[in-house]
Amino acid sequence: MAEIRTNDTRERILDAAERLFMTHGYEGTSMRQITGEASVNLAAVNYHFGSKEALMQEVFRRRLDWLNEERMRVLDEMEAEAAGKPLKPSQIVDGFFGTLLRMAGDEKRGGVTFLRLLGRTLTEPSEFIRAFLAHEYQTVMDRYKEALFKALPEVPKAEIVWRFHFMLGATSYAIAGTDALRLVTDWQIEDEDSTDRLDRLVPRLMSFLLGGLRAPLPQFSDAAAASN
Amino acid sequence: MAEIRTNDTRERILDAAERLFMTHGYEGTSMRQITGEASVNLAAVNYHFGSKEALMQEVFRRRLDWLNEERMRVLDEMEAEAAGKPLKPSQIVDGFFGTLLRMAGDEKRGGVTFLRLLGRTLTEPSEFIRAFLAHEYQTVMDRYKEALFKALPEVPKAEIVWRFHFMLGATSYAIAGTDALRLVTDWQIEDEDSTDRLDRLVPRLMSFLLGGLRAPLPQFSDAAAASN
DNA sequence: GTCTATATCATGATAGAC
DNA sequence: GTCTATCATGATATAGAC
Repeated sequence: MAEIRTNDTRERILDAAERLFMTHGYEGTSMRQITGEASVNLAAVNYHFGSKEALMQEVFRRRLDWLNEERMRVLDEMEAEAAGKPLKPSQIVDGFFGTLLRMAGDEKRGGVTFLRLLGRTLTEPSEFIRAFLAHEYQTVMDRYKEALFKALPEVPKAEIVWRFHFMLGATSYAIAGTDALRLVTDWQIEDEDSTDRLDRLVPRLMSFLLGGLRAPLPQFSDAAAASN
Repeated sequence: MAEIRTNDTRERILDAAERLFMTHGYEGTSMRQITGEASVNLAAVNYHFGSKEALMQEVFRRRLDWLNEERMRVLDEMEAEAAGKPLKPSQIVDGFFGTLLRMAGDEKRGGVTFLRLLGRTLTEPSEFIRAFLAHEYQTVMDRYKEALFKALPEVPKAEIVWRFHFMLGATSYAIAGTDALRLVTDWQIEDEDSTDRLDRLVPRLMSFLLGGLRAPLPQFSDAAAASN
C-alpha cells in the first residue's frame, strides 16, 4: 500500500521533469522547479533517483524502452512476412519514424511532450545525454540500417547512412518544433486546427523522408566515388 | 589605437563565447568560462555587452547579418537573371542552404563552429534566443518562401512551408552533428577524411533536400485537401 | 577600458529528525 | 519515505580603485 504512494511520487517527479526538460532544457531546469511542479519535497529526487543526471536518464528510459522494443517488434514482423525478400523502403521508414510519431497520440507513452523532448535532446550539448542516447539507440539503429541496405542494394551504404541521418534531423526538428515552428510557418495555421495538424504531420513528413531517401545520388565534384 | 585593443577584447569574447556556446549550450556555459578562455577579465563581458543574454545575441548577429545579406543578394541576382520567370527549385535551395553551408569553409565568418552553434540553437529551449532568431530570419525567410511558391505553383503553399521546415531540420541536424553523428555513422568515416566529408556533405544534403521538396504529395486519410 | 573585490542569489546535494 | 535545515559551490552582476 505504502509502495503505491511511493510509485506515485516517482511518477510525478518523472512527469514533471519530462515537461520541464522539454520546455527549458536540462541545464535550464532546476531540481527546485521539478519538485515544485510535482508537489514533492526537494530531497525526493535524490532519494528516488540519486542525482539529476540519473533522473534525466530515467525520464528517457521510461519511454525509450517501449519505443525501441516496439520498433524491433514491427521490424521482426515485417521481415517474417517478407520471408527473406527485401522490405520496401516505405515500410522501413514507417517502422522507424512512424512508430515514433504515433507515440504523439499516446498520452500514456508521453505523447507530444516526450516527442518534443526527444527531438530537442538529440542535439543537446550535454555530453552524457548524447552518450546515453547513442547507447540506447544503437541496437535498433543497426537493425534498421541493415534493412535499408538490403532494400536499396544499388545505393552505396555510406549514402544510406547519411540519408538516415538527414531523416532523423528532419523528424527531430519537426517534432521539437514549438515556437521554432514560427520561423517558417506564421500564417499557414489558418484553416487547420491542431489535431488536424498533428494527424497530417505524419503523411507529410513520410512523403518528404521517402523523397529524400530515394533522391538521385549526389554528384561529387572530384572523381572518386563514395565508399560502399 | 586604444580602440583597436578594445575591439580585440570584444572579438576575443565573441570568439570564445561562440565556441563555448556551441560545445556546452547557452545555459551550460558560464561567464567565467568565457572570460577565462578569452583571457580577459570577468567584468569585461558586462562592460562590453551588458549581460549574458546580450552577448548571446551579439554572437549571432555578427554572423547572421552577413549570412542573410548574402542570401538576399544571391536571390536578387538569380531573380534579375531570370527576368520574371520562376527560378528552379534547386537554385532556391542552393541560395538558402548552400549559402549557409559554404560558411563552413570560411573561417572568417565563423566556419564550422558557428554553423554547429546555429544548428543546435534552432532547437534550443531558451525562449529569448528562439524569439531573437525568428526575428532575424523573418525577412529572408519570406522572400525565399515566395520564390518557392512561384517555382512550384502546382504544390499547395502549406506543403511548401512544411517542406521548408523539414529542410531546415535536416540541415540543422546535419551541421549540428558532432557526436550526435555517431548515432548513425560510427564506421563509415573509414575512407573519407574530414575535409572530404565536409566537401561532400553539401551535394549529399542538397540531393536529399531536393528529393524531399519534390516528393509526391502526401495523401491524407480524410477527404479534405490541404489548404492553399 | 581594465581590474579586484564583493554583493546577492540559486544551484545540487546531504545529514539527520521524524 | 518524507521532511527541514544547511552546506559548499558556482552563478550573474556591479561598485569603485586604477
